[in-house]
Order: sequence, then structure tokens, then C-alpha cells
Amino acid sequence: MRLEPKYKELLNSALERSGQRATKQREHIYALLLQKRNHPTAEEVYVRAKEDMPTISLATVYNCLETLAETKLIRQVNFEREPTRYCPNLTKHAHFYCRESGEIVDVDLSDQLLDELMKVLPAGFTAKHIEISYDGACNECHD
Amino acid sequence: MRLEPKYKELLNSALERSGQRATKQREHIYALLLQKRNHPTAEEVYVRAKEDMPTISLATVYNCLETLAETKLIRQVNFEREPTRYCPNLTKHAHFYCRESGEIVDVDLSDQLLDELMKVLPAGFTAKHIEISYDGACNECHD
DNA sequence: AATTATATTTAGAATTATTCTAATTACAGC
DNA sequence: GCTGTAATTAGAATAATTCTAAATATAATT
Repeated sequence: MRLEPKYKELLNSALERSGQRATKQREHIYALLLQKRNHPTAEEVYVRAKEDMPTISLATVYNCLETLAETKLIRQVNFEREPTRYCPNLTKHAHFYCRESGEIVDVDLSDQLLDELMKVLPAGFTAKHIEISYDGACNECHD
Repeated sequence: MRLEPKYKELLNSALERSGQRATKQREHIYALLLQKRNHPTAEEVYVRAKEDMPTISLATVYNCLETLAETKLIRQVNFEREPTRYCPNLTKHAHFYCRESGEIVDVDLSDQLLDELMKVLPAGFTAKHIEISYDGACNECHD
């Protein structure tokens, strides 16, 4: 698993900015999220991480994911109370959860649409973030 | 705690439709959600329910909330992995979570806006439901 | 109204994702 | 190469929720 220079830069500067160290584990987990972008759970990340780094622990996986999320390199994705999933796509997007296949797909959102969503807030309310989740059937699972 | 006839009707027909029985506990929990619409957690519902019905159990509270959600009389509301909250507002709306006060406020959504949100889905995708959550500061908590 | 069948409630145990703890290891600056 | 701090690790702890099996309530039938 190679972490492209571009992302290595991103990781290093994000960690430095928040006063945290660059470690093998953090790099490995970041690389693996970037390489296969299928919104894995912590458990799934753990399984994948062990392939190349057999001594890594589940606690470390949680710690690394937490650090990456804190430094805004990845996003946490939640559907109801299912295990949290992780997403390295930093563009503005929503998530579509297919009830058939269980797959999660990114849905791009325009600034304009996000703007409209902000405008419907009552007076005096200011949102730092909007989270949008669709659920239904994806193109492969025609219902 | 009185359940208005209108809502008693709603409850009874929803339960009947799904082949479930009308019980004191279900009615009580539904009434209490309608009476104070502050998006309580199951634990909070439990505390409130015991005031008038001291022998009710937490498991029953969970069961009743589940039944009410299943029959679409209430909605489950989730923020990240915090405890699920319950909401008897059946109009199309999003939720605003104030990080300061912890309060959750309903935000009405127009059909038009929901339509636009549906339109940004990739071809072949059909959503049964869209869940929208804002988080930031409410009017009382000017940051 | 009594009988029966099924659904619901209940208390407590079990589960599951996640966080915490304390000891060990790694890293950065001197 | 030391020294101090941060990160990793294994395993225990936590917290929300679900499950289990027995007791009770409700509805349907006689």
C-alpha cells in the first residue's frame, strides 16, 4: 500500500497543524481508506489493516480513524445506529445507502443546493454542517 | 396524561393496520411524546413514563417506541452515535442540533426542496427517504 | 362469562460498538 | 544516546440497545 505524495503531504500538514505525530499506523490507515473507497466500518478497516501490518490493534484503528476525522482528512458516516463508516472524500457530498446491497454511494451536492438548505433555517440559526443521507435502492438493485 | 381523541384514532388505526394491539403502555408513551415534543431519548421517555406508570420497564419503552416508529407514528432521530431520539412530528422536516444547548429543533422542508434533493441522485437511484441534519448554534446560543 | 390462543410486558442477561486504562514502545529535540 | 512526550497495544469497561423466557394482558371463541 503506497500513499501518494500528494496525500502524504496532506496527512503530514494536517497532523502537524494539530500538533500530532505522523506514525506508520496513521499513514497506513489513511492509505487504505484512499485506496478502496467503500465506506468501511472500523472493524473492516481493522481486518484490511492487518493484512500489511499484522500487529496493529483495533484500539489503534479507532484512534487513527478518530485522529483523521479530527483533522478533517476523513468523514464519519452514520446510518441510524449502525457502526460508523469512514469516508476520505472531502468534496461536499451526501450519502446514499442502498437497503438491498448495503452499499453506500457518494452523491455530489452543489453549493447552490447547500445554500438553499441553509436558507430554510429559522432566523438566528447558523449551521456549521449539514448531513444528508438518502436511503433506497441503487441502480444495480432496481426494486 | 390524556391522549386527544384525534391521536387516539391515529394510534388505534395505525396499530390495527399492522395487526398489533392497543395497550396502555403504547398509548401512554405516544401521549407523552405528543405532549412534550423535545426529542427525548428512550431513557428520558422511561423516566417520564414512570411518573404516571411506575411499573413500566425500560424494555417496554423500547418496544413501544419501536412499534410506534414501525407504524410511522413517530420518527427516530439520530445524531452521530448518540442515543436515538424520538419525534412525533410527521410533517416533512429536518433536524437542527444545537451544539451549545443540546436542543433539537424541527426545520420544515418544502416539497420543492425535497424534489431538488431527489433530482441530484445518479440515474437509476430511487430514495425512499432523505434524512437531513443540521448542526450549529441556535438563535438562543448566538456564537 | 369462561376458555383459549396469541400478543405484550417485564426483569435481567446478553450483545455490540466504542472508549478507557495502564503498561509498553516509538519518536523528536537536545 | 538520553529524556520527555505521544502513540500503540491488549484487555477491561461502558453504554445503548436487543434478546430471552416467564408472567400477564388482550382478543377471539365458545
